[in-house]
Amino acid sequence: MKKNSVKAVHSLVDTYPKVPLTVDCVIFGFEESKLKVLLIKSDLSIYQGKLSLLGDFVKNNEDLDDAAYRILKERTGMTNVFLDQVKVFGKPDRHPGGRVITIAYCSLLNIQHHALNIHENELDWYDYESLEDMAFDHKQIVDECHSWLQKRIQEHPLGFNLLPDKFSLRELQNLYEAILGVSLDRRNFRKKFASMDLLIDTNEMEQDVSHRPGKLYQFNFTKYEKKKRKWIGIDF
Amino acid sequence: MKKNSVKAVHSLVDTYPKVPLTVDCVIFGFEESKLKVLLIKSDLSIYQGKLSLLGDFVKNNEDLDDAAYRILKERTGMTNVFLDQVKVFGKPDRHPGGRVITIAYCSLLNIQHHALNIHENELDWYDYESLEDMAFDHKQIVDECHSWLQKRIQEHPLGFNLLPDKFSLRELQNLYEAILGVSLDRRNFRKKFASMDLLIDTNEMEQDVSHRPGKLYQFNFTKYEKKKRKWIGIDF
DNA sequence: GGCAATTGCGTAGTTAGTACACAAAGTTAA
DNA sequence: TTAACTTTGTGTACTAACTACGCAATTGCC
Repeated sequence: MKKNSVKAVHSLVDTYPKVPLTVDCVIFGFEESKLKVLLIKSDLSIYQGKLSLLGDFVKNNEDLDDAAYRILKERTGMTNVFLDQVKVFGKPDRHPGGRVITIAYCSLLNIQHHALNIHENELDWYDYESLEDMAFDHKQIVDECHSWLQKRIQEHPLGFNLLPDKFSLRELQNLYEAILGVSLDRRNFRKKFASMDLLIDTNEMEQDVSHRPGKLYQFNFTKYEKKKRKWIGIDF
Repeated sequence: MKKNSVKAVHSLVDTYPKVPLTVDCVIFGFEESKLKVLLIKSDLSIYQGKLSLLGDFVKNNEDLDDAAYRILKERTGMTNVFLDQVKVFGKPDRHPGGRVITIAYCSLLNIQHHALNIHENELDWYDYESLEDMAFDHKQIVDECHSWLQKRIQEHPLGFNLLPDKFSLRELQNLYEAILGVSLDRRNFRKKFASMDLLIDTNEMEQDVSHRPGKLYQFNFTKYEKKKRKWIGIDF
């Protein structure tokens, strides 16, 4: 068995194959009862007109998470967003310019809260349901992040990050139905959220609806943080 | 907006920073009521005596999953194992030889079924609970994979992959207790697995135990595959 | 004022999880 | 051989969570 000094380790590492590494951000939002994704039109002529995720190469001494936050900020101007690493995609032929590995990061955010400060390459919110073929393997990446989201939203009340501050229970249910792709019983849905005891009644009502207006609620983020361990805990 | 030809894309990709990429395999097993991990002693002198995951660099045109299977086979001789990608670790200083990104893959397997065909660097099964500081950031990686396992095992009956073909309910419970780090009520535990209706009674009994012997069961893998969608399905 | 749409509340039945008790089967050792 | 000990195997009563519904009340619109 051969042992290596630090110097030897350096030259050992130097001999190994290197690959370009990128981060792609899958940012979900919700508007008009539809799940949206933040996308741009691809720069590459071979992907002309196709939609692409917000992505960029990771810098030499940049932490992966930092790279994701940097990219989001550079491309959209957004800060104060939480990103989660979802999965690595590394098929040798996934990028036309040669082998590129990409790490998918995902986030959910309130469209009203995060204005798009930068307007390049038709950066905009696109309907998740209407997405067809995208640049690279980005459709697959978005779909995997969507599955991740479906799972996460059933374990944690993450949906609130996608809604305006004040929302009706109907809006909340629309959100869950849009993400999960199912229809839910209205009464049981309310009961579930009522029993969680994380909604604050604002004593305000919906405006400009052509039917009986619903109450508006706020999510009690403070209380949620305290209860969090309940969701993480073991209940086998 | 500048459009790029394929050729231009190639040269564009070539200008970006590249990093060495590795895969590390976290293989869990179970023996003598203890959760084990398959590890080796580190090659590197600065990590002398410390334990290390099974890892290697990803080859130039190698798919990431393929790399994980190759590494496992090269280092242990094992085939017929399912590996799951868990997370990427990429802190700039995580490797003493320079920046190296690693992708952690995880698996669970039956120690009896998978003999260690290769014996280098003290390759062996080590108690998970007794692990202390390891080479690189490998302790952190193992811990993250352990958390992943705790979650997965509560959503899918994966535990059976760690047990011998025929096992008693006590062994099954020991496994869950070892992985989850909690003690469970014996009667409720049995009831839970009985209600899942995935155990086959072999009509055999435990041998060589110094108390009343328990029945031996087999896991009904075929039936599980059919029921799988139930676990994956939406139950909101 | 009547119709349509939607909110808000409630109840009954089922399923899943928790907290227990106790007899039966085997080993060990006086 | 039998009493003490350990562990298995089964059961019951209670509680919490989920499901499938019914129906009156509020608003907009014609």
